[in-house]
Amino acid sequence: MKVSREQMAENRRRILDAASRLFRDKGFDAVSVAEVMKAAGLTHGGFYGHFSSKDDLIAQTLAHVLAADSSGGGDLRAYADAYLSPRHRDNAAGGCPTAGLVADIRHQTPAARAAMTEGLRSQIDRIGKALPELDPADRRRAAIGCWAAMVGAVILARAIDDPALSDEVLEQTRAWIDTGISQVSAR
Amino acid sequence: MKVSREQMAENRRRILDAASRLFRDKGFDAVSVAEVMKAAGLTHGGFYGHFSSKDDLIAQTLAHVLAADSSGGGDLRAYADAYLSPRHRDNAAGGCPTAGLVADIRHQTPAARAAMTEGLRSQIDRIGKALPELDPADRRRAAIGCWAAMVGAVILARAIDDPALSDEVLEQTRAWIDTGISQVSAR
DNA sequence: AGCTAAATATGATACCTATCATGTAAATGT
DNA sequence: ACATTTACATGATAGGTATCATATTTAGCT
Repeated sequence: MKVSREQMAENRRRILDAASRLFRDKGFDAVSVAEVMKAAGLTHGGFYGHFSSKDDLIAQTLAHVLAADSSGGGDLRAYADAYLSPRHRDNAAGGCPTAGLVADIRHQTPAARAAMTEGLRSQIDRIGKALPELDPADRRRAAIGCWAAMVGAVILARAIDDPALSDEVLEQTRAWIDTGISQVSAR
Repeated sequence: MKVSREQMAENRRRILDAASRLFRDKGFDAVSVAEVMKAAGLTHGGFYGHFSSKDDLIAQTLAHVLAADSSGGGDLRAYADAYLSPRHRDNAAGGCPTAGLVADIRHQTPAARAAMTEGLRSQIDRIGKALPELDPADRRRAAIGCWAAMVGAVILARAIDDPALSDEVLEQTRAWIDTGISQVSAR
């Protein structure tokens, strides 16, 4: 059953969106091609009409989701608050693709690594732009340091099974970033 | 072929050590039971004499390697320098088990999560002890913030394919941590 | 309207891997 | 020294999944 050109484009988008959520939720390996297709409302057979392999899907999903993710634009404090919230920790499927997928990228194809590299570059820039009060060198250092701490904290908080400690990791990281930024800018 | 009791204990240690390196290097899913046994100098058949399942191996390997990893005891600056070095980034198989494995823990069994929780708790304590100049509240905040940034930076640095950006992530995170600690302690 | 090409569905195929079954030889206790 | 237990080796088994082959339906063009 052939479908219209726009229908096909929408199907492709749905596949990418479904893959994006599933990968963030369960990891690349734990998600099968058939599962992605089913979540997109299709069957597994049509998959290779859209992508040349599962690795290709992974790379394209990353490019898709990292390009779409333009968070972190405005107020860094507000962004960090949301990022380091229990709500975000508990919502991996809909949350930051970097926090959900970076660690796995190491084992993926060069195309996937390239997409993540681009994503990281623009995220650092975005966070830097949210720190206009700093001079350029401080700004870049703060952007990278904050981002590393934010991603690290969410990954740690998601890994452990003690809710109190998990909350504390988020909360203290938020405070630590806060003092770091304030003190550099007040210098 | 039965082996002596001590030989068996050593075999078990070898399995855990081999598993630890392989898991850090390639991730839990990408390493087969047979591969671990082979790396330990055995064949796959004996595996279930030591462990009840692959999940059991994962949990026990985590407990083993996180208990053994007593790094971060002395000087925090020196520790951060080594941790955030290209050498450590490029040596996942022999490097920090947290950096190599945390992100995957989310998809593992409760036993594995429990082991990681314990590991995180003691690591925070160890880093805290390396900051005696701070009062308790600052100390805990700094320990958690630093650790999140260190783990996050190594994970990010390992994910991307641009060596210059990767080096910069490590370097800037190091500097960011450094200024953070200095400024809190000089307060 | 009719033809053709293309998008998806259904149905293999082949491989990998966790786990189990059985054999074997050596260690341990008597 | 012997019997027994047991750690490990060799050799299935079974289930999952990426990928391919073929069929079907219909969009898009003439």
